[in-house]
Amino acid sequence: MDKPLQEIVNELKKRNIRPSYQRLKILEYLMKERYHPTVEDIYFDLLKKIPTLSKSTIYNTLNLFIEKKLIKEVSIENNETRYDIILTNHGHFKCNKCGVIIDFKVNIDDFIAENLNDYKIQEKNVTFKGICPKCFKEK
Amino acid sequence: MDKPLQEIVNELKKRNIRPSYQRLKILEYLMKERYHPTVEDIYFDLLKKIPTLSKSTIYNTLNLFIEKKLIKEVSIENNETRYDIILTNHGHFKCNKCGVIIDFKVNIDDFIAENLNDYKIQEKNVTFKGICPKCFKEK
DNA sequence: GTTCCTGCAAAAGCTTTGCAGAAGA
DNA sequence: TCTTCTGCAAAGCTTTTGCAGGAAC
Repeated sequence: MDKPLQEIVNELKKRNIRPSYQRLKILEYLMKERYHPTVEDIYFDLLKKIPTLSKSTIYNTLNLFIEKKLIKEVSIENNETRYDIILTNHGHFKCNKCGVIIDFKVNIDDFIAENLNDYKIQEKNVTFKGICPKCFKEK
Repeated sequence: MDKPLQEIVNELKKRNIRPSYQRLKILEYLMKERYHPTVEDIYFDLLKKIPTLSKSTIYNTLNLFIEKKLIKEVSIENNETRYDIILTNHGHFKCNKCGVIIDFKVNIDDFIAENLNDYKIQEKNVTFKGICPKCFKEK
């Protein structure tokens, strides 16, 4: 289910983001590769297609996308910022052994916080950690 | 409900951690001040009592505590690592305006992840973000 | 022509590491 | 005495920022 490029262009224009080649490719990457990549990941993968690409462009672009609510930072581990396009009702599972991060479906709105009555909740994050089936077998 | 120092000493000894003054004070701080402090927070607060304290001691000590499962890192925002003593069935709420982080009760085990049947789950984290009542009024 | 974007290099934070002296067993 | 711990300084990473040239409008 690859999105045609035109659709990504529109996604950017809709938010008043000039659809430069770099921005297009970065957003396309985040939409296609749903593994919550780090800046490092995005950089080395896109470098194959855009040899002049720099990391600051990626940082700038990702921060722009965050500001425009196209993507969000995923806080799973502190030393490596990961990024994800915005979806609802899913949590993240990270394997403590191989490091893979996958999405899982979860009905986040079912979650009732007992003492947050007067708090205005804007965002709910759920992260599980453990061992994935592949690593479990290998053990 | 302050823990007497002796209890903290025992907590350390139980895990084969030599109860140095610095370690005692750091653990005591984490147990008393339940606001999920950063290293910076801990450093400047304890500096009043231990003028020779260095940040590397805090980093070393916190990493030791993590290894010995006394505390854990809290991944709420990527650029600031926060620490918390290990408790069950609570989530974290962070106010996007004033930055305060509070605990809330939540029955994490009620959470059913639909497609994680073969995954061995070791840790569940729940983080909400939004506006706290105080900031909401001021707005 | 003017505005915006990219990419380099430098700067700024945060965290880890190496090591010598101090403290504790 | 021997091991472990602390604290300084340096190193290592990640992320941000300043800026000049280039691209897009």
